[in-house]
Amino acid sequence: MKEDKLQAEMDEFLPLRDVVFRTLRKGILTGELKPGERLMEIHLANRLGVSRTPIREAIRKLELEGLVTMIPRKGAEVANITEKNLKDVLEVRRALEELAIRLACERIDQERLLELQGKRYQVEKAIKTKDTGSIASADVDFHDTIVEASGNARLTQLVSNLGEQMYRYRFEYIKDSDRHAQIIEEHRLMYESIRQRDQEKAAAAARAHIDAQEEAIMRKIRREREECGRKA
Amino acid sequence: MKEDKLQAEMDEFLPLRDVVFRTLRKGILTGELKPGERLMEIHLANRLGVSRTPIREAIRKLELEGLVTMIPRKGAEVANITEKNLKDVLEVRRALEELAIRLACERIDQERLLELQGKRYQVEKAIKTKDTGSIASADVDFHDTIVEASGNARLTQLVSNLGEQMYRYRFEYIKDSDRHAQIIEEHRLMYESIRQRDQEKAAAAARAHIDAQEEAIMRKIRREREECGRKA
DNA sequence: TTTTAAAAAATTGTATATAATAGGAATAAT
DNA sequence: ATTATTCCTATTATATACAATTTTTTAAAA
Repeated sequence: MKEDKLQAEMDEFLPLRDVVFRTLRKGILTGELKPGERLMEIHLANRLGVSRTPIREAIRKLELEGLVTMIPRKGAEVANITEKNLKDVLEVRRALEELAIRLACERIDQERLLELQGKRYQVEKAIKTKDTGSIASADVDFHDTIVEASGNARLTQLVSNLGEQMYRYRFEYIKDSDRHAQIIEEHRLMYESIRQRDQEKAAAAARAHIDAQEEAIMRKIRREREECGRKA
Repeated sequence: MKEDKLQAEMDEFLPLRDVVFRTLRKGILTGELKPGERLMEIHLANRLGVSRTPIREAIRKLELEGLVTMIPRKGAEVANITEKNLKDVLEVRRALEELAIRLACERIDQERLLELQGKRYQVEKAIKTKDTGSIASADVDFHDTIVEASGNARLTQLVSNLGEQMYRYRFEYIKDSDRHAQIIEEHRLMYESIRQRDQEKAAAAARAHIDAQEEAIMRKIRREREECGRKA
């Protein structure tokens, strides 16, 4: 086995189970742990230098998040991400982001509106650098701000969870720089709609944003599958 | 302590952790385990006749579901259900049920449409018996059928989870028989809209249904709070 | 060579043991 | 009487031990 990127970042004050949980989740989302791969307790315990107990507790959480699949008396394996699965997630996410932006229109206060404008500039700045990583994280920041402005904690949690399911594909709609201008325009539209408290316009903008993402991700998946097909 | 309704229903082929998980969840949702109550591992282990390990693993899942709150180095306690919290859940549920019924309009096939009609009659039959329990479960069945007709597994899972959060209040909008005619009419409207594949009409019907539920639940909560206030 | 059976190994499921820590009671000092 | 300190207890956090089950290997028979 190659060298161990799966490294537990110890946080003095976090229970081991949570450290393990985060480590494994990160591993799954980044693709370090591949779909279908078995998660064997003793191996993971040795790799991370802990006992089986925290590993098991972490797996229980991943199970509920849908990131791992339990096979009775066989153990956990990294859940397969199918195209259908991603489409389902995106379908739900579209509805929830739409809800979030509608609520934000109703509930956002002046302070947060200013914050949102700030995030918008951050995105534009990041786009100027052409660094995919910073663009992606600035974009996520912008969206998180909107969702939080909804004032609905449950919604925030769900959207963030659904977002994670697609972590691996987060670069896809950012990669080709043709789309950069489009992203800026989409953000402007969302921001302006919220500022004017125009729910319909805002919802449409949010939908368009997800549609663009979906298209990029689906293109990527089809490309991946063709590569697979060629091998097989 | 009074007698133990919290009884683990053993299923030969289910791991203990899942049995415990279901048992505890049921306990929380039915109010057997009260908000704020501490979940102490040894006690629960003794009560359910298992060791601490399955208890802990079950608690990890409840934690992620938001049904229990972890206090570091102190343990788990049953999460408090606030009015805000319920409103948040209902807000999300409204959006997701609307999405589900829209998708059902697009995707339902003849067979499932027939099934849905069957469920509708079941509800009407249950209403004739005036038994709140059977009405509630027939109603849930009807809605589940719609959600499943969306063909979106993730959506189905989320809606069912959100539904559980409000298990304790599931009778509220069924209790007063004035509303029974209204329920029948709402169901008719949903069914007909789906059959005609009229998304807008269907979505409106679904929203109305949740609105009615929300109103009933909020009335109940306010009543509960007043009782509390009187005591204090 | 293929199939079957038995044994061995690997792995999960469950229970218990040990360590660490927080909360509270008892005691001493002010 | 009040406060501070120490010790004890209850409880969680982690590790290990044991049991049950599945998978793999090996070897024998067809």
